[in-house]
Amino acid sequence: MMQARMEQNRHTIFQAARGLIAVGGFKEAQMAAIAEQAGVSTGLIYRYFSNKTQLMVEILTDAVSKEIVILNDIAKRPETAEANLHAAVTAFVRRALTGPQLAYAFMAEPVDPQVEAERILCKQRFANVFKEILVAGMIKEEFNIDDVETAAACVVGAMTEAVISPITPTIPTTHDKHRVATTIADFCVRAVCH
Amino acid sequence: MMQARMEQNRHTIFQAARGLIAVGGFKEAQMAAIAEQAGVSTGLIYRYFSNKTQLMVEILTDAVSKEIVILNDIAKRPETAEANLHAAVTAFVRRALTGPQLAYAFMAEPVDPQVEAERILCKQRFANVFKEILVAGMIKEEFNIDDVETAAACVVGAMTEAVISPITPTIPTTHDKHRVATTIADFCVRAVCH
Amino acid sequence: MMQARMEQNRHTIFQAARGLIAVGGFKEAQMAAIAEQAGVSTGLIYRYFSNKTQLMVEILTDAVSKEIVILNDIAKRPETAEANLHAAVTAFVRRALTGPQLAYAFMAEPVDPQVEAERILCKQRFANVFKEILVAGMIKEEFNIDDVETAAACVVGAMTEAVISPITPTIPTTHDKHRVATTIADFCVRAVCH
Amino acid sequence: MMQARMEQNRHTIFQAARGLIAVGGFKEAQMAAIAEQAGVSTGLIYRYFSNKTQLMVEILTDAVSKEIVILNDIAKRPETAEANLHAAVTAFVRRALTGPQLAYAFMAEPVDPQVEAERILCKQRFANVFKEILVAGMIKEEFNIDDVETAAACVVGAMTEAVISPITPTIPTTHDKHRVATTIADFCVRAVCH
DNA sequence: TATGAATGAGTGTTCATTCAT
DNA sequence: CATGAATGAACACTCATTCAT
Repeated sequence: MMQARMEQNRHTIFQAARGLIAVGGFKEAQMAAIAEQAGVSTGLIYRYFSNKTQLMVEILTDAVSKEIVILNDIAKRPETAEANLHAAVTAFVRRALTGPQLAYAFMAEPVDPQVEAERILCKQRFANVFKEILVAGMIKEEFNIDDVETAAACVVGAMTEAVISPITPTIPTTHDKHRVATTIADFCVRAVCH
Repeated sequence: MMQARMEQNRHTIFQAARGLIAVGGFKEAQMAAIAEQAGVSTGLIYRYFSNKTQLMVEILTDAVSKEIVILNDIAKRPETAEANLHAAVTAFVRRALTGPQLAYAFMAEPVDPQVEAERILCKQRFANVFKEILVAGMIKEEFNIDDVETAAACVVGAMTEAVISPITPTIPTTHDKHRVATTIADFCVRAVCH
Repeated sequence: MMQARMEQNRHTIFQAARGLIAVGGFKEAQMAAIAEQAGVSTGLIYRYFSNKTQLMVEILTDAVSKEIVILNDIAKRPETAEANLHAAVTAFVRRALTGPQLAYAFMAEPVDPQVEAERILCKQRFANVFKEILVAGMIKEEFNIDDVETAAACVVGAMTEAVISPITPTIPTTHDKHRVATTIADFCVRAVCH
Repeated sequence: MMQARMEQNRHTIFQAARGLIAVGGFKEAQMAAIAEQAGVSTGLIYRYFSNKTQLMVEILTDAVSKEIVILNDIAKRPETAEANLHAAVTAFVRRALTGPQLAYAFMAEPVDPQVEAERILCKQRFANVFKEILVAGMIKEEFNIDDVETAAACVVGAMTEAVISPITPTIPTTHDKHRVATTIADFCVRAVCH
């Protein structure tokens, strides 16, 4: 029961931090603000997370892992590699555009070097999923790629940039989101097909 | 003569700041550190730059402008759009890999909101160059693109990603750099061709 | 209990700042000095006062408000307006001469524009009290004044001057203080009577 | 001739500083601004004035001396003491209201302690002039004053306050100025007459 | 004599982290 | 386990004054 409360606390803090990042980016996620949002004391945060950095890294990792699961599921579909690549990119972009500020924070907002290191790792995890799809396509001779590693990075880069860049203009409508997602997916698919 | 020394000072400060950013990112570029690195007093910096922000923005703009000039020259070549696109991406990546840390700071690590705003503008300047190449290719019916805006962002993203992510844990050799650059360029070209 | 300690802290900081001002004027009241004097860290001051300006304004307002209460009480006495005016001036001067340096800082040495604005308001509060006494005297036909506003300012000025100027190079004795207070009060009363 | 140029320079700097104070108070009179206004280098100021403080003190003293001369002339008139007192106060107030910002700077703006010390001396010089008028009035049995010293301070205080206080409200018209001057003079005269 | 570039000490404020209760 | 008051290092910017030329 005590155990349960502890888990509850940890979760509350985690969600509070995540919520603040979603609204105002990393720079709004100060420990005092997180504590207030979570309805606990600042000291309590340090009982569950040794650092601010650790907390941020955990939030980042958690969010990315969820996306990775989704992408992995798509990668394993028994469709053509082309279809899977298209579906994976589309899924990523659509979801990212749903929470632009959160995606921005995770992808591009300035952070301290340790969080940045984790961010690079996360991007590599994304790249790995796409590498698998690309390799599968190579085996099936659907794709024609020289350097799979680099191509995977390109896919991730194209996805990311297109998600980040429209923070300035007007908020995209649902229809726009779909269109952007499709365009990016088309871009990536054609880049690797024969 | 005095004029010369003043220009010299301005340049020294500018280079000192640029160097610190290249080594440790924006957050290592404290005014005191810049002054020390330049061998001047902190107060002197403010004779040449009204703000820390202004100094940072100037460094950013300067670096980006040089790249833009190069890319623009390529874009205006009387070759095929495909050739120009390939050449532009290759040039960008090769140059960026030569000074990776500085490029990194410029692409992914700003901190002051005003600097961040400038960074977004810079990315758009890059995107605009590529948009022109893409539009030219559309007119010549070399390219087949639905949404030129988004495609340009994809190109910038693909380029950027390869620059930021430490693709190889070891320092890439000159040969590797060329190979990476070519791969990315191929990726982008094929993504937009028929 | 914690509440009590917090209030205690606030008070300690307030008194430390007030003490420093009394000794060396506003410019001796640096945040670091206040913290040291209060035996706390600089950061703690900001838990109780959002600004240096706010702290200064609060000290100023507090000191002035206490004087205003005393003067207001005198103004409402059911005596003649002449008696009340005399009593009010006497009270002000006597009290001011008891802590001359603090009064001096409040009357003639502010520095921050916002504090200065508050200081002007405070002088007007003093003037308003005397204006009421003067108006009452006009109604009772005890006084004969053309411009009540200006006359009130004159009263405040006469009072203030005697407080600020180190009339006697030696520290005035209690007896001297009373004499000075009475003289000023006589001056003001005669200035407005028939 | 060289001598002449030096005197010229000194005068130019002096006037430039005075002009800046008249417009923006002491706080606008920074050495660099004074130099620019005077059309000389900052270093040159220090050839004529050893300190910023010394320059400020000299400006203050000079301005006050001119007023003292005027008041002294009035004090020596072969009129009644009452008439002289009235004329002196009127003259002071009218002239002060002509340059309210300058008067404010000289009378009440926060300054560094050494300038402040000089300011107090200046107020005493004013007080001395009025003391002479008051003493003359006592001898002629026009006035009835217990403590001439204090009464003189009251006169100075009343004058000063009435000049300073209307910095907040609307700028007084010429007509207002006369009225204010007369009111203050009446106030002071009645305060000391039988 | 005159310049003005150069100096550098001084200060208000933030915020991650700790620890007495 | 939980609190939240307390800490204190870190940092950009100003401006009177100096001194090499």
